[in-house]
Amino acid sequence: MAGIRDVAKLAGVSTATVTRALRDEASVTAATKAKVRAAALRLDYVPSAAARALSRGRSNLLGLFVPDITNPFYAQVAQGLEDRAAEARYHCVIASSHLNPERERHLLTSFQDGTLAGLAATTVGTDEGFTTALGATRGPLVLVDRRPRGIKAPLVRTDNRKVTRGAISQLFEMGHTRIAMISGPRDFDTACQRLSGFRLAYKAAGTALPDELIRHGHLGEAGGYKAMNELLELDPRPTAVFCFNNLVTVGALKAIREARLRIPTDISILAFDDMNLFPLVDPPISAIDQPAYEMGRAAADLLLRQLDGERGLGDVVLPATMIMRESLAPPSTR
Amino acid sequence: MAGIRDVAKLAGVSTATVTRALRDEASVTAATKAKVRAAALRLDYVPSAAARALSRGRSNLLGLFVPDITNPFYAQVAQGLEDRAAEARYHCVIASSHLNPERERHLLTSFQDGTLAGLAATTVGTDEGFTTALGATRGPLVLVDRRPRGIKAPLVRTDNRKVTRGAISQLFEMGHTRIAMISGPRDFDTACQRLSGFRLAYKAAGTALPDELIRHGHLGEAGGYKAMNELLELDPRPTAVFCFNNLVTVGALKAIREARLRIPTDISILAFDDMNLFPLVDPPISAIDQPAYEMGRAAADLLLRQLDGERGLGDVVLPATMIMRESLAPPSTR
DNA sequence: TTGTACGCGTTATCAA
DNA sequence: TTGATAACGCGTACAA
Repeated sequence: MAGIRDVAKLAGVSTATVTRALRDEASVTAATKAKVRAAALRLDYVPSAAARALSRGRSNLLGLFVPDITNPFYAQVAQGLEDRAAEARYHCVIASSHLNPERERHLLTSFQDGTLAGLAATTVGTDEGFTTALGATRGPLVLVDRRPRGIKAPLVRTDNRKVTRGAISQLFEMGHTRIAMISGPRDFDTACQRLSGFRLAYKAAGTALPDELIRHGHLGEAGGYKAMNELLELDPRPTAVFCFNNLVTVGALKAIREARLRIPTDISILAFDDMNLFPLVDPPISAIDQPAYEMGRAAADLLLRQLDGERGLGDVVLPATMIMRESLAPPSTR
Repeated sequence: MAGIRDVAKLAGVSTATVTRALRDEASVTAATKAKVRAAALRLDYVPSAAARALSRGRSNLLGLFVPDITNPFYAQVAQGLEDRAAEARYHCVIASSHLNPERERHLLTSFQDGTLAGLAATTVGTDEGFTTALGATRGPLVLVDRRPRGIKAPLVRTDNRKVTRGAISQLFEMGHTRIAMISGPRDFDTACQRLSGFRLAYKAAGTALPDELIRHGHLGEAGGYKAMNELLELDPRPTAVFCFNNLVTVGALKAIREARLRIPTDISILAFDDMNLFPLVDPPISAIDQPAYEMGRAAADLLLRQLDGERGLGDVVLPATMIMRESLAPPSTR
């Protein structure tokens, strides 16, 4: 493995000049650059990432913490982050915690060693030890989707409350009066916001909202499945259900199928987060679509700008949109 | 930021002892270790990743190259890789090329700088410049899913040919005689193997296979959509279609829906790679399921073993399984 | 068991 | 415009 000294020797210049030439700095003669480049090419020279990181005090790696890279929403965020990062010659380290707060904190502390120049995170942990660790991050931090209590950093999100309120209002307009929600953990601000929008729609419709129609704390397919089964026990059954996120929806759909109920005849379904197969499900599932890819790009952008020295960056709020499909219909009049 | 010198000073030992104590080496007194740990804790000291990588000549980062992290198959591979890597205190850098060979090669060369200790790759590029770049990788290399021509490295795969042959034979047993295949690029060995299994089943059934029933070179949703539309033009129409992978299947399904045909009444569908929503599609889609997560783990394992000095590792072949759902039925007799 | 001192390969500073 | 050289912070022979 050729080093910078070898190149310098072969090109007949100093190591400092090699660095400058290869970075195409203006202070180097075209002739010198040519010599250096030729030498580097001949020796297959590539500057060492470790040495550069050590010397500059910063790596060219951006971290992305997600609860589950297997969830298409986060995969799209990852792709967006990566694309934007690549434009600035940064690469991405992705850490997926399987919704496991323990694992998440462990991962977080293992990155306090300067491996990452910056971190974009969607976290599930909420205990204090965790937020401390998150706050102790070296380098800039950006939050994606939700902000854990007490963490101060720019957040990329959608307007959960507003879009939810609008969507649920549409259900009321269709004639539904008993709309349930499978919500996430109470300490997720996204869950709070979506729930808040949900309540606002109820209020606007002048309808009382019985507690039993809100199921808190559900996450993932398993959570959606369980919560939907509980809802189906209710008497009278809700005529429509709003699911906190995509995987929760999948679980809920499986429960409905097992109960041999028909959508939307027996029950209407609205998902938060779209999936590429939702149009093909029986029946096609209506969803509130978040611009996941763009959220990832925005997060990377925020990180890069901080790395460039910008301060005081604010939150980025992107629009979510309602996609109407056949899983929503007026309640059957029995 | 506290450095090793600060810790050494505070603990009243040398920097060498700090290193040894924090790595819990046997040659250090318990008392000394305690002192050092206390000092490190008090100063919030964390050894620098860059310095360690430089000094040891190797980072603790494993790379994963995939065509598209948004594809759940690769996301699961990534999760498996990451989980196994974490057990050995390695982290993962994920690079997704959007099926763009240009981008892929660019990414590859940008990692020749020792950022990665090892690389696991599923690639789409096939030109020579690319394979050269892949071969020039620093550190161990492992291939996932498919092997590009001329690359010598352990491969983690499933037995594409055998499982495909078995699955297609089942279709013949159901009574199908006109089974089409939407295949991938001819220079993907996975495409070749699945195609080979497909042909074997035809042979075993004693049925001639007209060229028109095989559509080469399709990838992604767009590819599946296009190919399916071509197949639907055929007269007579195939009574069953085997799709090269999950996303191709999604595209194909959308084409069928647009054509207002019914599955399996008008046409049967078999996918390669399962998806979590396939059971909920109208109708539930039969699929050949690859153990993506396990493939990722196996790849990481192969990488780690090479990093430990093991040589001459062979390919890993994992079992794929047929999942029968309602998209497969005997052809309607008209 | 612990300390000293050098090397790892760049980048940045300062002088020429 | 270019060169000499001092960091950067850790790992590790080698010495004690």
